[in-house]
Amino acid sequence: MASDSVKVPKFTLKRLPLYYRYLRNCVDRKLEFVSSEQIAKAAQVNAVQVRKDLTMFGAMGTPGVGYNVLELQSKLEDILGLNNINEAALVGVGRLGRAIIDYPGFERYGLNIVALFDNNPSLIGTQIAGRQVFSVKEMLHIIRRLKLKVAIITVPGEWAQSIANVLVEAGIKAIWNFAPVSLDVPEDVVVRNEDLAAGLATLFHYLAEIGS
Amino acid sequence: MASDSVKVPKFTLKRLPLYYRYLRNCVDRKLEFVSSEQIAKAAQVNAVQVRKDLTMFGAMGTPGVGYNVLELQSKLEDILGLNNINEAALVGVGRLGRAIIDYPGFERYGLNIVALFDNNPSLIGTQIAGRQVFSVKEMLHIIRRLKLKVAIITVPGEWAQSIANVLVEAGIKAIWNFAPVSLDVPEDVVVRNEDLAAGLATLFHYLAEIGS
DNA sequence: TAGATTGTTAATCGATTAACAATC
DNA sequence: TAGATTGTTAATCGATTAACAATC
Repeated sequence: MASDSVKVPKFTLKRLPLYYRYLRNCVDRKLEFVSSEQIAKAAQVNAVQVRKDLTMFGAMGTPGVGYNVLELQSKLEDILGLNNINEAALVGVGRLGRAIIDYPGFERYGLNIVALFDNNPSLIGTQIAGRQVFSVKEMLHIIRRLKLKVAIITVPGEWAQSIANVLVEAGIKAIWNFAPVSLDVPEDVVVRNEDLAAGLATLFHYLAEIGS
Repeated sequence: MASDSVKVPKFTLKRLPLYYRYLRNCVDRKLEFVSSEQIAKAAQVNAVQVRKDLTMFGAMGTPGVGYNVLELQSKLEDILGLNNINEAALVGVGRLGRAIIDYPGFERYGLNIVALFDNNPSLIGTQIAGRQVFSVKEMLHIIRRLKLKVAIITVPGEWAQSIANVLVEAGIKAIWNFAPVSLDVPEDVVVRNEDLAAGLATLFHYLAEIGS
């Protein structure tokens, strides 16, 4: 662990991207200062919580004025690690995979998808968004050679674990998993499960509550 | 509020879909009973927490044996409102919109997308996955006529709020928002923000931590 | 100075974990 | 009965909120 790394609480970390999103908005509107109250409104949280979250990693506001927009934006980018370009592999060039490849928001976050993999013979060797699709069989080799640390899994659930195993073997340290299964990986690998259907379930639950 | 509705704590509700996912797995494997320990492992939480979450809405396990898989699955479906078919409108038939239209997991969750909207003249009137694409101008009218309560927003961020306004006016009560902006809606409308880029940010943060 | 807004301490609230009795 | 596992109470932990002094 780096000696000066700040331990950001789990829940703070989940809110920071919401603050960052609003900060970008402020930058676009060329605002110089922003108050915790304004950030709170945009992120739908309490203003005290915003201040507390921000002081957590030493962001400095000015009493009576607020926070310097550019300074705060840059600080958030540091904390969230957005200044580093992260080269990533994407496995599973189906509909969702393609949507992600083309999604315009990701490059802002420093995500650069440099290698595509699939096991469909009719896709292998073709180009998608200017990137060649390789066979999954070459995955271990190519990821190692490119020294990639980040991978995105957009394959059907039943293949996800075996893909993850190969990714880990190839040296991948962060997996963004869109397959609706829990992945079993070593402790030094982080997995973020983006379970879309799970989100749907909670939405419907609330809907049922309202309807009653 | 329904008199017999159980107030499920916020964090319990977020875990239930993970349990449900594993339960489906158990059903597929034709298991009759499952222990809180097994569920906990799959969902990466504590076994006591699983039991506590389950007792919260009266799920009954058998000491020394575990929970009946089919019974528990059915109970979770009730709580999560998955037994109701929810007809939904989808606005924005871009790449992400199409990925969602075709995503195979959603119909399991009772999501039935019955109306597509876009403002691209070259798309309007065409068919996508057997469904006709209508103009956004007709949205208010069509959603009202179909009495839809659920809508999915997959338009660029700058359009999302104005689309949401129309949806609310048309009687939509639950919005699944994939645009990277916070939506401002009345209290009786629930919004679930599926901010993909935000998820990315937290992943990268952990990655930076590990790398240090 | 008066008004606005931050930063921090203390109080509250809710979620998680530990311990263990109850039960199949 | 012995082993396994649930359900629940009490203890701990951490997050949120309230209050207010400090500062521009």
